Amino acid sequence: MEKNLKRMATMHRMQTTGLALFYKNGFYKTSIDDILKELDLSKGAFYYHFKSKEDFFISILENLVVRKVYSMLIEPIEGHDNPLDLISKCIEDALQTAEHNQNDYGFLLNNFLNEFNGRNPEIMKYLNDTLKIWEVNLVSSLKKGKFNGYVDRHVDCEGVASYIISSFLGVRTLMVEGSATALRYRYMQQLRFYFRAIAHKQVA
Amino acid sequence: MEKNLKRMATMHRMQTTGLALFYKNGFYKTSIDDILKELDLSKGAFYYHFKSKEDFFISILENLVVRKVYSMLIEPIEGHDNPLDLISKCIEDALQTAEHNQNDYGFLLNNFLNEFNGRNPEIMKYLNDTLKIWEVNLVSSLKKGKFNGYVDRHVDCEGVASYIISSFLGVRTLMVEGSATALRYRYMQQLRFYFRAIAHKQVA
DNA sequence: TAAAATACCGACTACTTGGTTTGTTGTTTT
DNA sequence: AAAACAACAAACCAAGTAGTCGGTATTTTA
Repeated sequence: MEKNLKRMATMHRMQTTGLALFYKNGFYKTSIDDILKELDLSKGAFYYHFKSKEDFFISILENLVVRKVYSMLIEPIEGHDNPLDLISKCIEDALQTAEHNQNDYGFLLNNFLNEFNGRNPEIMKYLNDTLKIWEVNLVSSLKKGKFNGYVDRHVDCEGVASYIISSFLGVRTLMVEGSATALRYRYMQQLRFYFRAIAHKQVA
Repeated sequence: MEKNLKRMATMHRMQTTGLALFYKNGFYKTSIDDILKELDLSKGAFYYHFKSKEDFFISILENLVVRKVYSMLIEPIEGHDNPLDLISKCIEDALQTAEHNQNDYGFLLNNFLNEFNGRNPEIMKYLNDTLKIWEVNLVSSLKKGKFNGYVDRHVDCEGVASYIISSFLGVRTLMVEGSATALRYRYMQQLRFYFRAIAHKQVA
């Protein structure tokens, strides 16, 4: 088993710097040599561990991206509190992280979703699956919120989930340009406003 | 002046098929030869009219994309009616067009915004300017709506505009994958719900 | 300790791409 | 009629790029 440790360590090194460069420059604009130069490794090492550039990228999705999405977007909304509060808090955290840390995984999804759209069905499948996981968890969280009296009975949970995801992906696209902080502030204000509208109406 | 006609015709031919291919396969994954093959033209013709691939793309942005954004997203919301109705109608039309016509320009913006982000400042400037034009028009439309009693006095027009743009860009990213029609339906429902919340409150 | 598997090196191939250059043809201009 | 020019054609170049392959050092195993 010890021999596998070295293998895993090298593969992991390749994956993390690979992801960083793919995120920064795009998949097609990042050559394998670029990654290897950063790691002081050779072509031989790369093709010993991965069978192709595409295979390499999929392994990154499976190992790094999916897990990050879980820890940043899914786990924080689990619990029995008001889901609308949990979700808005979670999204605000994600946006705030994105502001300070360029190598942010929420936007990564958005980035790659656009890059591979209609060009690489295999990779698109993984990206869509990851999005779907987020969506499913949002929906179930909202439904639980309905049951617990936090969310109005009449709202369409699937619709709300899609709307949340849409606006999040969109605002992440916008945030990279300029005034990320101001944008986040305005975005969160509108999101919370929207959430108040779908919250359970208290009889005055 | 007649000789200029031929020049313009050829350039326009190059630009339209260039845009179609850039949209379909991405800027970096589309070679100039790809475009020329489709047009039965040669490298010489291309570099006679344009000084580089980047210059070519910018000319496409200036001539085709910006105008399309105007006609699809800006002109439809001009007028003295309820801006919330105009905007939701306009966005629904844009999404519906996108469903049937793959080569849609609303998403194009989103697509390119992602592809050039942090990689090509010159092109990013043009894309951001185009977005800004849309935003400015949305804001002024909303403010007029406030003045005319369609929009609640307390809403932050800049915030609403950003939120609209965000959700639109996001939903266009999502729509390319699968069930575009269902997604559009759910999205429009939530957008209209959100709009009702920011509309002028009638005293019952 | 010899054999065998693991992990890696780096030169090489086959191919693509943006861009250059030189040449050709038809049309204006002088 | 000659020079000039617009609008292309096509061969060419240098710089990449994904992937291959024979070889090698280092562990593991028998």
